[in-house]
Amino acid sequence: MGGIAEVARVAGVSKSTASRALTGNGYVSPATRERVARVAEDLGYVASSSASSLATGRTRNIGVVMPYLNRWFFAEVLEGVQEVLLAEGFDLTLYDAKPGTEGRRRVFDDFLARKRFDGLIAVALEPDDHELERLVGIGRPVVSVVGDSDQTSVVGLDDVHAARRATAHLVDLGHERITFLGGISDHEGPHVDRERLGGYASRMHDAGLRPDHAPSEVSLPGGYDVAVDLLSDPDRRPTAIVAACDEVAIGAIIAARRLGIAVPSALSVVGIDNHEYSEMFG
Amino acid sequence: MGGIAEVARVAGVSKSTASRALTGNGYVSPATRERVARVAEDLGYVASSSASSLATGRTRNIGVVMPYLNRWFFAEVLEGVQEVLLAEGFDLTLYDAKPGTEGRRRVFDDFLARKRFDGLIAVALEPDDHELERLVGIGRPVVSVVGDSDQTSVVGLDDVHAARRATAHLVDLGHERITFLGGISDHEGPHVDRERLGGYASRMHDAGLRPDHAPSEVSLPGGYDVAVDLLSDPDRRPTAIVAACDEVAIGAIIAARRLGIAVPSALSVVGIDNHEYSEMFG
DNA sequence: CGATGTCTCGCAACCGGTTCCACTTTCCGG
DNA sequence: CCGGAAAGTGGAACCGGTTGCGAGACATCG
Repeated sequence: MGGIAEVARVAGVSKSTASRALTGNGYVSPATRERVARVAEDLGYVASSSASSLATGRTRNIGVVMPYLNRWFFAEVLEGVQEVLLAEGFDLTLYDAKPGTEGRRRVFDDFLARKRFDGLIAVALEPDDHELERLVGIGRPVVSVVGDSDQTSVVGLDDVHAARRATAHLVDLGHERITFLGGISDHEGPHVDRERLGGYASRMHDAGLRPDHAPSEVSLPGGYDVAVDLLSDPDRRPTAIVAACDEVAIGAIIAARRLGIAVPSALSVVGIDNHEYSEMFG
Repeated sequence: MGGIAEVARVAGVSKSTASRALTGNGYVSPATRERVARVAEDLGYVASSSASSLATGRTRNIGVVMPYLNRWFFAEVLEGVQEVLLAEGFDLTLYDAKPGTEGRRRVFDDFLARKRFDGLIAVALEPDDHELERLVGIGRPVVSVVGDSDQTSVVGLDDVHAARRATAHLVDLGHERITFLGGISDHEGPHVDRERLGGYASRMHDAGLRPDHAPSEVSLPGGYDVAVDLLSDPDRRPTAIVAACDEVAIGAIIAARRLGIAVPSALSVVGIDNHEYSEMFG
């Protein structure tokens, strides 16, 4: 018998008071609170999370569902989420839902239904109708990161930050000639492109590298056309490209392949969103 | 009131019978079991895991602690573990414990103490004394993957498999000239090196690529010496290297840097173990 | 035919917290 | 000095399952 009951007994109070003292809910005199805290500390008491969850309905745990773990973008998001949750004292339960696998079906049909979390983060999940229905049916808040849905909250990326991270990734890999592909150079153009370009430029600056911007229409053909020019020019050809978005990235990859440049062994391309097609590594 | 009690009521049995019918523990007549199962299905009943954990002391959840998420090796292990646990119906809670961070301290001192898992997998964690004490003090089985300890169970890698994966990673990245570095060529030499070489060779074969083995002493200087020769030979120089172990990988990386070859933009190196120094991406 | 054993199932006591409610004491404005 | 609000505490119900124990049904066996 080593639960809160024992703490209460040793501290000479009732279970209810001990609970209030430790959780901070309700009225407890400072003196009592202090005493209970000390006893708990001495006894090495840690509340049973099952019991606590059962009573309160809250788990202090967040579920994260993502289709890949081993791609740059996802690992990056996972780290970020983990960091925030850790600071808030939340656990993070990971659900791997690779498209088209039996495992994915089980994640949606069995695992998520257990509701072992207070909320769910879906990263670039692109759920089909049935999956979306499941997601919503859980009755817990769902946040989509990269993706769109009118049934769940959607958070965008911090574009400046994301572009900095993408650039930093390439810098860490040892690249020195890194070109930003996409967006328009002057000060009009969509907000997001400017943000991303800015993040790229600032990180390049931090690394002491010379930024290079190859403007292009923000589309697959746009990325393709500009990438052909860029890669054909021996003086300018970079070893890595940060693309304004994945369409552009894919255009660049196709261009590189056409030119006989191996991606990513000879050229690394990273897109800032995520798309099934884009090369996330290297 | 939508718990097991309602299932029991609708099925016309007691809570205990309903529980036994659904969990498969104890005696229940096939007819009853069937009926309860149908009712549960109809009602969309899913057992509360908090309640169940509280009563049984088991969580059907496994904790995974690792120092990095965004390196090839770790992402790979995480995927593998996830896959197995998924098949067994276990959840996976992830704890990120980057060396030297405040977060790591909290993971050990606060998070793990909650025991929200039936067991713990520590991947290449290299815990200090205090951390090890915590780990053991939890009173749950701890398994170390890559690492050594006489206080926890240790599982080695499946070397053939690991080498195949490492090779596959490079193949997926688009590399075609991939050399295996380290180990001895003939049929003696340590078992692990032969296994890894074999895994590499088989995966190269699957990809229709020509394997190339550069034997070397399994050590940092050994890797360095052979890498210098390998990379200096224009006819033989690969775009990627699979190293028999991390010491060899590091030797190769140093050699490449000395020769002015950028790692990993011009040469990818992956080691099969993990070491803080080795390049895991690209 | 009675005894012993195997099923089948309900009752009630847990698991370990949280919280509603009732009660007492203290504090404060009028 | 009195009434009501606020502070502090304990008792007991509750969250939703699981399981030991006991009772009854039925079959087996000597």
